[in-house]
Amino acid sequence: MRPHMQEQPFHKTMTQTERPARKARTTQCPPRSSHGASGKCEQILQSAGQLFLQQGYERTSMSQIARMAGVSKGSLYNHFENKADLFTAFFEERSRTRLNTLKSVSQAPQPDLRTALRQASATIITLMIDPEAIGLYRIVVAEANEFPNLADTLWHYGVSRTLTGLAEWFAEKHAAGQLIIEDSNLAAEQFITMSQTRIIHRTRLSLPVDTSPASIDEVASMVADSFLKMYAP
Amino acid sequence: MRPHMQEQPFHKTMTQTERPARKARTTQCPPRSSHGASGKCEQILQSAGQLFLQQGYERTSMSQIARMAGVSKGSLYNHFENKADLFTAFFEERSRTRLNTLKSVSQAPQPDLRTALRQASATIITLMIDPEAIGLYRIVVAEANEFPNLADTLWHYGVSRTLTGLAEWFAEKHAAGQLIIEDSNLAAEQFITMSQTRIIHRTRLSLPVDTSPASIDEVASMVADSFLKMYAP
Amino acid sequence: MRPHMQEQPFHKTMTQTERPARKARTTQCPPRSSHGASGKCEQILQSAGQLFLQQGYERTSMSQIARMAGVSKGSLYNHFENKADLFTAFFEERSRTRLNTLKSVSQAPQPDLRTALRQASATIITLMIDPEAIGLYRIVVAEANEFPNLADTLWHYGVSRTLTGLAEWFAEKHAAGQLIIEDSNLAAEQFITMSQTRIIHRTRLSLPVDTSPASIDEVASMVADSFLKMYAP
Amino acid sequence: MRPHMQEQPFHKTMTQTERPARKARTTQCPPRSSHGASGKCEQILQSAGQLFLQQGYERTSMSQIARMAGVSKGSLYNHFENKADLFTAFFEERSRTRLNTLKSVSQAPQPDLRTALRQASATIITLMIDPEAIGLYRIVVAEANEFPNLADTLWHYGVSRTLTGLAEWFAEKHAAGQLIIEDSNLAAEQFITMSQTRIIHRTRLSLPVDTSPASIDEVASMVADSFLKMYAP
DNA sequence: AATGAATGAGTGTTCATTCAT
DNA sequence: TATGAATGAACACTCATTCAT
Repeated sequence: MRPHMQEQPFHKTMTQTERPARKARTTQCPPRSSHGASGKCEQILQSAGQLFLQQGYERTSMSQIARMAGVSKGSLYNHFENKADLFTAFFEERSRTRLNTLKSVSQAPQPDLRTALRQASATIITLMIDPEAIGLYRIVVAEANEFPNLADTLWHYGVSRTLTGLAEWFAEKHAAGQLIIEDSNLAAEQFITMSQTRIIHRTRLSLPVDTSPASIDEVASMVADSFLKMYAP
Repeated sequence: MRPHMQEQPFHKTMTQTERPARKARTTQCPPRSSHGASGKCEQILQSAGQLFLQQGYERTSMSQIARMAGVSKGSLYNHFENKADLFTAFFEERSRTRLNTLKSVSQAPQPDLRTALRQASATIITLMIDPEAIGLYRIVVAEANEFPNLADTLWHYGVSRTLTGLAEWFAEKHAAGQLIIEDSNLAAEQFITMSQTRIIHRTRLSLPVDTSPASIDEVASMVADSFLKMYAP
Repeated sequence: MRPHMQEQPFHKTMTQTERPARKARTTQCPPRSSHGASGKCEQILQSAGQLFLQQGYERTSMSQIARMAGVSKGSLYNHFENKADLFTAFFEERSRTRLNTLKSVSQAPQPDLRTALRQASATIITLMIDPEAIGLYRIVVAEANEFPNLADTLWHYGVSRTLTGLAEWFAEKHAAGQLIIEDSNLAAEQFITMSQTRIIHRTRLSLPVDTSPASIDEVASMVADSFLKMYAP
Repeated sequence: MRPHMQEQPFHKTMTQTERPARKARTTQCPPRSSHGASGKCEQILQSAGQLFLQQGYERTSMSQIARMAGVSKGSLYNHFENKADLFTAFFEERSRTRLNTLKSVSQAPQPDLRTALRQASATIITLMIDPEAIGLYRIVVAEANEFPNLADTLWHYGVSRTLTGLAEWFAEKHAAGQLIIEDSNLAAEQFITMSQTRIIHRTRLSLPVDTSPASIDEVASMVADSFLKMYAP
C-alpha cells in the first residue's frame, strides 16, 4: 500500500510508461526451426497460458502445466528457470501476440465524424472485453504486488498502441478543423476512459452485463456524443 | 470466460446490481459484549484482512493469520467454517466499514457549479485510490472466478452509494435549471467513469502515477470542464 | 499378533471366558431418577452407539457425538472420562440390552425333534445377522488390539447364554434318550458353529447374501439334519 | 446395515462370489527390474502392510508408513494415489502372496479316510489362525463399510481355493464309494465351517485360546468324526 | 534435452481434551 | 452440571524444485 508520488508532467504520462529496468530477463522460446520441430517450448507456454488465465498464478501448479502440455515436470525446468519465469514468459508472449489493439481509426473513411467516433469506441469496447484481454487485465491486477512488471507489458502491448493511434487521428482532425483539440493525447485518454463506461468495467468485475452488439453500440453512441460536445468546433 | 447477455435496460443497470441470492451465508463476528473483552473474532478478522489485502487469497495461509492474530490455528476454525468463509467475512466487513463513499456532494454550498463538480471529482478520486479501496478492488478482480459474490459486495458498499448521491444532486441541479440532464443516473455514471482517468486506472495497475493533491485536482478540473460542456445549458 | 497358548481344558473353554481383571472400570450412566429427568447420559450413549456402530471407533469424533446428542462437547467429559471410556460404556450397554439370545429352545414344545432343532438354528441365524449384532461383532474384531475386553463383553452377553441354553436342552434330550450326547457343551458349540454356515459368515464380511426366511430355513434344515446324523440314537 | 436379498441358488453360492466390477483399479508396484534395486515401491507396501495389519486403517498414518519405509512422505504419493489406494494395494498384494490355502488334500495318500479328514481339518485350522490370515480377516470385517471390495479379494485368494480343492476331493471319494456326498460343494462348505469351531472363532476375537498342535488336533478329530457320521456310507 | 522419482516444507483442516465461565 | 472457546499436535495431501539417469 505504498503511496505513489512520482512526478509526471500531465502530457507525457500516458505515452511513455516503461519503467527503467527489468530485473530478471524473461526466458524466451527459441525461434522455431522451420522444419517441423516439435516446438515443446511453445507447447508449454500455450498450456501454461490457458491455466494461468483460468486459475491465476498461485492456483496453477507446475504439475498441471506439465500434464496439460504432455511433457514431464523436469522438462519445464529445462526451458524456464522456475515458475515465476514461466509465468512472465507466458504473459509477455500472450500480450505480444494476442492483444489486439485499435491501431488506426478510419481505414474506410466514414461518412461523418460521429459515426467514425462511434465505431472507434465500439471497437475499443469489443477488444477490451475479449476474454483474453480481460484475463490478462485480471492477472496484472491480481499479481500487481508480486509481479509489478506485468503492468508495463500490458500497457506496452495493449493500451499504448491504441492511445497513439487515436491521438494521431485526433491530431489530423484538429488540423482539418473538424475538432478543436489542443492536447490530442489527453483527448485520446479521455476517449478510452469514457469507452470503459459500464460494460468494460463490469466485465472486469465479472458482474452481470449485457455484451450484445446493440448494448455495445449504445455505450459507443453515448461516448461519441459526449466527445463531440467536448471537442466539436 | 462465459459471455454475459442479461437484459438490462440502460437506465437501470448501475443502480440495482445485487444478484438474487447469496449461497452460503457468511459467518459474522458476534456483537462485542460491552465489557472490554479483546474480541478474538475481530482480532482474527483484522489480521486476516491485512494479510489478504497484501498478499491475496492464495498466498495467505491460515497459519500466517493465526500467528499474526496471536491465536492458535484451531481457533480460526471455531469462528469460521474454513478459509473461504473467513475470506468472505473479511471482505464483507471491510467493504461495509472501511469503504468511504461520496454520499452527498454539496454539504457546504459552493460558490459556483464548476467548483462543486471539481471538488466532487477530486473526492471520488481520493476515495478510490485509498489503499484499502484499491486492495479490495484488486481482490475482487483477482478472485472473480472463485468468489463471484465479492463484486456484489464491493458494488453495494462502494459504488452504488456514490452513484445514487451524485444522481440525486444532478437531478436537483436539473430542476434548478443549472444543468440539463435527462438521465441523471447515466450522468452520474459518466462522471464517475471520467474521474477514473489516469490516476485511478494506473493506481489499480500499480503503474507509477502522481497522486499528489495537485495532480488529483488537475484531473478533477478536466472532468468538471468536460462535464459542463456535456450538460451545461 | 501375539500367540495364545493358555491351558484350557476342552470342556471348560466355552462357558467361562471372563478374563481376570478389567483395567479401567467403565463409566455407567446413573440409574434414571423416576421423575422425568432429561437423561442426558443415556442420550449421549445412544448417539455414540449409533455412530460407533456405523463408522467404527476412529472414524467417530467426539464433536459428532455431541452434535447428534444435542449436548456440548464439554458435557461428554462430565459423563465419561474420555473417548475410550465412552466407547466401552456404549459397548457394554448395547451388548447388555440389545443382544437378544436364544435362552431356551422349546418354549412351545415341538411336534418332533428335527423341527425343534431347525427352529433353534433358524433363531440363532436370525439373531446373529441382526444389524446390531453384526455391528457389535465388527467392532470387537476391528478393535481387538486396542480394546481386548470387548470380546469378553460380547461373549458374556451374547454367545454364552445361547450356549448354556442349548447345552441344557441337549442334556435334557440326552436324559430323555432322544439324543446321545456325552458332552452337551461341545454339542452346543458345534450346533452354533454349524449354524454360521454361509449366511452369518458372509453377512459379517458384507458379502452379498440371501437373508430371506426361506434361505435361513434352508441352512437351518441342513444343520438339523447334520446334527441328527451326529447325535441321533 | 443394508439387508441383502440377492437370489443365490444354494449350490452356487460359495464358489463364484466375485462382485461384478472393481471401481478403481488398484495401483500396482511395477515388476522389479532384474538388477538388485531395492524396490522402493515394495518397501512402502511392506511397511504399510505391517502397520495396517497391526493398527488398522484409520490408526495408521501416512507419516508412520513413510518413516518405517525410510522414504519421504511425498514419495508415497508418487507411487499411490492416496491412502485408500495404498491400502487396497497392500491388501491385494498380501492376500495374493501370503494367504496360503489348502489346495489339495491328499498329496501323500493317507492310510485311512478318517486320518485324511483330520489332517485336512488341522491344516485348515492352522492356515486360518496364521497371524497374517487373522489380520486380513480383521481388516475386512473392520473396513467392510468403507472398503467393501476387500471381502471379494479375501474370498478370492483365501477361501475359494480351499473350498474348490476340498470339493474336488470329496467328489473323488464319492465316485470311489468311500463317502456318499450329493453336493460336494455344500459338504466342503460344511467341513470348513465346522473346522472353525472354537479355535479360529476365538482367535479372531482375540479371546484366550489354546492353539497348540494338540489342541488343534483335538478339534480336527472332532470335525473328522462328525463329518464321517454325516457322510459315511 | 528429457525424464520422473525423490524430497521436505508447506497447505487447510480435524482431533481429543481442557478450562474459565 | 453445562458450556463452547481455545489449544497444539496430528492428519492427508500438494508443492516447486532437484538430480541421477
